[in-house]
Amino acid sequence: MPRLPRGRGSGRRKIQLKRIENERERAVTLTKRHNGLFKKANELATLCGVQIAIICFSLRGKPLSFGSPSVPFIINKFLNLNQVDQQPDDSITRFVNSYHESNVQALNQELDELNEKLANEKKRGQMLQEQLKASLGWNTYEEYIKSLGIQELMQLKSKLDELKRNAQRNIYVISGSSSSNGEYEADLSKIGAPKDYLKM
Amino acid sequence: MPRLPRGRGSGRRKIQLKRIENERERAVTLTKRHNGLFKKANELATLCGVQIAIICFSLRGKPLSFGSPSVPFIINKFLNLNQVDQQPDDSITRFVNSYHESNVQALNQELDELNEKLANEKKRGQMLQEQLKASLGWNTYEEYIKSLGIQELMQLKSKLDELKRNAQRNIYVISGSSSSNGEYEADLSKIGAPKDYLKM
DNA sequence: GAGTCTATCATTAGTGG
DNA sequence: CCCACTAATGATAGACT
Repeated sequence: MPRLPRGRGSGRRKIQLKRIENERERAVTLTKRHNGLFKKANELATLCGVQIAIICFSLRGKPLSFGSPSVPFIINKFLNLNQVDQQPDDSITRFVNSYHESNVQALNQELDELNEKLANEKKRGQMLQEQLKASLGWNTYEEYIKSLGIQELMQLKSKLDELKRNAQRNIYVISGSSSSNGEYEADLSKIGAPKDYLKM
Repeated sequence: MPRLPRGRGSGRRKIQLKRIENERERAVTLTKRHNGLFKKANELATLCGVQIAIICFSLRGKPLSFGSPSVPFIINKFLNLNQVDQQPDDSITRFVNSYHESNVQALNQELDELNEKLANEKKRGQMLQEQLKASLGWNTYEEYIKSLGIQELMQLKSKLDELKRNAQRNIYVISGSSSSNGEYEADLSKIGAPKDYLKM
């Protein structure tokens, strides 16, 4: 005997494969499904050892992207593959190519190092998080914080304020989207000027 | 009353989120899941009216891609968002730059993102460390770990092992394997989409 | 916007052809 | 490689906080 719905959700219903007209509903679906899609992409990359990138533009132009190892890396590879056959084979082109390739090699080395550092930092962060959870006996910081008394809360707050003062410009929110699975969102509008060592 | 299995399929089983070692099995999973992923991307584009592109490279370098309205369209939009022109006005320089602009740009982008991620992860680590200190009353992880009992240690170890298993690999080569042709494919008929999606 | 919850729908692991 | 099938797992629409 199936349980009666308890006034909560009424369960999933089938929907038509066409544009959702209600704006709010469409936004909710976008959020849910883009998370699901990126999760699947990450699983595919992990399970099958493939490189994959997803770029998505909402109607208002907001870019959401996922990349393993990164979006630009995939784009670069894609463009290289598609332009190989189109290039003439004169000496100038060869010169340009060799010049470019040396840069690419240097960049690639740099990227290797950065990726390694990043992976280490991620692991470090995950370890710390797990340690925190394990030691506190709570599954989330929220649960932990809720369990604190006033005095403890104030102590914690002062610690956090201290941290805030020490962190001059960079802002980081701990409750944000997890980067624990190699997934990240890149808000491209915030990316600034190129690095000096990349100039040609 | 559930039907008994008829000796055909034995049903789905749960799998670990880690690289599938068996080569044939991995290939099968790649096929199934890449179809599923592209189908989901198409649904997202249809339901929510977004533009989306997916580029995937198998380990042998074969490109699989999906794009709505098209992959090159999305890539151009993505790169144009980050267009930065500050180069000298020399004509040869312009030629060289225009030739490699997208590649260098993409790499630049990647460096920026990686640096940003690295900074964030470091901050995250510092913050977690401070939280750990504040809440436990220990100054270092070493002190904290030394304070643990055997049972807690074993729990911690298993969690760390799990982390290790889930750790994503970040290895790549930029030029090495130039696969046969530079063409990308997207068989939309498998995911029930009209061919128009491939047009630019 | 971001989570939670539940009932349902959708995907897919494993197997065989 | 393709397809079919089943049963279990996974994703999510809708309603609410």
